[in-house]
Amino acid sequence: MRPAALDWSVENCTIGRAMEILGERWTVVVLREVFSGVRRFDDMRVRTGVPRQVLTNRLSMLVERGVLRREPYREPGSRPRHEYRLTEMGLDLWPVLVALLGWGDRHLADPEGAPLAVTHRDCGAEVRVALRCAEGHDVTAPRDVVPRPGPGARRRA
Amino acid sequence: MRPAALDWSVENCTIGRAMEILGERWTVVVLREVFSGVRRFDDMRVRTGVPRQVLTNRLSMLVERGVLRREPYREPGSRPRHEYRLTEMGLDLWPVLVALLGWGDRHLADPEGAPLAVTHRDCGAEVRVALRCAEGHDVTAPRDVVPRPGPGARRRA
DNA sequence: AGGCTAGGTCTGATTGACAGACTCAGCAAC
DNA sequence: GTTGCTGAGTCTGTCAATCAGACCTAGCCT
Repeated sequence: MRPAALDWSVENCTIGRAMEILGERWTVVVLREVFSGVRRFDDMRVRTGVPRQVLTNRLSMLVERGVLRREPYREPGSRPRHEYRLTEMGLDLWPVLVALLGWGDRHLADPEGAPLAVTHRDCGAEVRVALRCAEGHDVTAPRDVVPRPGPGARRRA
Repeated sequence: MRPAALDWSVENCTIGRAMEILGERWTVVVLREVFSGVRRFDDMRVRTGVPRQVLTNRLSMLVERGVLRREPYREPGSRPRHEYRLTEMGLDLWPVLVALLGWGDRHLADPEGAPLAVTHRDCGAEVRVALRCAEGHDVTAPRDVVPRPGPGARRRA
């Protein structure tokens, strides 16, 4: 059976575009740091082990693409520096990170369990991603979802 | 203010581990194809434009890591071949893909809209990721979530 | 003046991406 | 039974990215 997807172009696929930004080896790890509140070059470098040059590149790329912004700050007794903070576009990546965390926790954690839990501020219970349709129904299995061409779909050349 | 994250090691971070698998340039794009029902080497190659060698590498890496499996099949009038299918571990990546799709649709789509919509089989409404805690509360803002060390957390050396 | 520190550059070796040609197994038509 | 086709690769050479390690620089402090 020939998959229907073959008739459609992937040139403007938004997953592909997202991966042009996020698909390089360290980008998501850097974002994990920023979401954890680590905003400074050297803290990131020490924690992640990313080579300086690569970290420089990733950070400027993320700034250029609008995911992070450089914010000046000044610690008393030090010269002005800048730190990296999430833009709105960057904050919107939160579900992606939580989804990755959930997958990693399920399949890649050490026997003693996950090193990090994200919990709801109000009740303390663990937070996970869920799939839900616009009508409010929960979607559990991938089989309950049908892909279909959206408004921007293009037939293949 | 010093971020609390600095006290904890990232060596067993499951996001980091997930990105060891998913963090190479084409891996997620390949998975998008498989989730779209494209399972054969050449179809993937033509659609994605990934160089053959890279596609070979990514596919075998994904098989080795347990995300995909190779399945033999035979079209009438052809010799036996094999195709790539998602394992259970691979199927569990579905929320990650949907989260990426949602982010890409919001921030990277062309003006005419997203090329792909995922809809609920039962009601046809669009499917999105949502964050929810174990008590069933919806979580909307990243600020409503507090990270805390999990059972596998390790202090930093 | 000299030292410290955060946030970088510079350099050279190794690895990875990529394009294009070549291979190989099995089926099919001649 | 040779020729050709097709899917799924390998081989080769080029060019870009990653990495480790040394070096640099602006402002503060002594």
